[in-house]
Amino acid sequence: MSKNVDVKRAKILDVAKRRFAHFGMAKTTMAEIAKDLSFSKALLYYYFPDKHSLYTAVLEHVVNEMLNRVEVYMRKALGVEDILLYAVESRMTIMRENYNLFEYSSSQFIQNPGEMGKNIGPFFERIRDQYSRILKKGVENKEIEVDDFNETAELLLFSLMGMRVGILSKDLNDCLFPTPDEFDLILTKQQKMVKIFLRGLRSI
Amino acid sequence: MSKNVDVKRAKILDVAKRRFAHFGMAKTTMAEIAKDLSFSKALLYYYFPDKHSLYTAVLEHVVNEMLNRVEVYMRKALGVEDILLYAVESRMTIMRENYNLFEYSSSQFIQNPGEMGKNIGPFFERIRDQYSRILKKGVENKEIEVDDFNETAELLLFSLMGMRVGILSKDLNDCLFPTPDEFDLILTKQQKMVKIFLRGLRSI
DNA sequence: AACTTGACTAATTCTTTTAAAAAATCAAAA
DNA sequence: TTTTGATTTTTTAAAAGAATTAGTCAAGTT
Repeated sequence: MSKNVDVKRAKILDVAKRRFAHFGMAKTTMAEIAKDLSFSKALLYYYFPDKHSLYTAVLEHVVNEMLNRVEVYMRKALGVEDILLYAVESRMTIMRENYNLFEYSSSQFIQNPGEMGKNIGPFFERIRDQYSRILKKGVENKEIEVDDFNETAELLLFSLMGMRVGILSKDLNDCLFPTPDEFDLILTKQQKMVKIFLRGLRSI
Repeated sequence: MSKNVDVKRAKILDVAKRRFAHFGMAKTTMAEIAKDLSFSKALLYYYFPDKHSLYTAVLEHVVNEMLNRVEVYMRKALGVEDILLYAVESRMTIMRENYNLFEYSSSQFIQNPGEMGKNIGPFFERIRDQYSRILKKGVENKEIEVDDFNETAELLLFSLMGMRVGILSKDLNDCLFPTPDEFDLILTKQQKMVKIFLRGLRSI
């Protein structure tokens, strides 16, 4: 039954997510995940070909959650600024909750940005595309003017990432959390950034 | 004669700068610098207490050049956008020429942003202050409106740094240059960013 | 006294080796 | 088809040793 397989995969994802979010990719072993589920390690490899696939699947799950929340909010058809501020905040909330999950992929990104790690590239694009659609909505509402949506969305995304200069940091081996204060600081900066950026795009 | 000391120090700085800019801090030895100047390594330590001081002195020299160019340009009293675009471009030029010099300090920064490495912190602040003064000038010209200069300058600086996400990168041990294309790409993004940011601050 | 050096020590980095841990496989059972 | 224990292969970690480099110092030169 393909149905049972999916259920089991979901259970595995759930358990793996907790471990990854808490201890990070590096400090989570397949044996531990298997133990949490109280079955053998070998079975994990029946459902996922390797550790990396499992990690990617978890990451995708979380990214989907991030995107979906914003997608839902977008349907309420508010102003661009509202949507973007919501996006920034909810994104930060999820990052806060799953910091060590992302820590791994961003360290991947840092070590090899050229090919985007080939793993996180797609996620990056999906997020950029969402920003792109948000901007498009703003244009339809006549709130802003944009010539190249993708380019502008990327610019926005990069500028927001710039706000956390000095945070991705840390010794990449330790899975230390940034303090809550740091998260708040970044969020505040990002909110201000969004406002300035949008004013910079507004019509007239 | 304190005069002679200064001349010698300048010569050392000049030679050291070339090595640091070319091979980076890590792959430049004090012995090599001494050899370039054809005198003994011990003498280097007569003029500079340690390698790090020498590096910092070189860095300061280059940062001064960066700041001065913009300072001069600023006196011509053009619009804020002109000044900022000039700042971004000349900064990029200098970074291009001295990439491996900065590579070290930015890796320092990444590994320990909390205390700003204590070395590069002051430089960072000086650059931010310059942005701050540029913004102030824009306000005086009634081109833009800014409530908190330092905060806004920092926001601008961070957003510009965000444009080079995926570049500071590389394996921090290798002293690989980013390709010229990458530099151009970043510069282009930064220029667009400056324009949007400034529009976001303009009056009315 | 200010400047310079060769020879020395101390600290750091690099390599190699070895052991431990964890990823991944597989034949066989339920 | 799903599950496992046992086995193999890869990665990581630690230790030891060699080599390089930072930094010191007493003594010599100008």
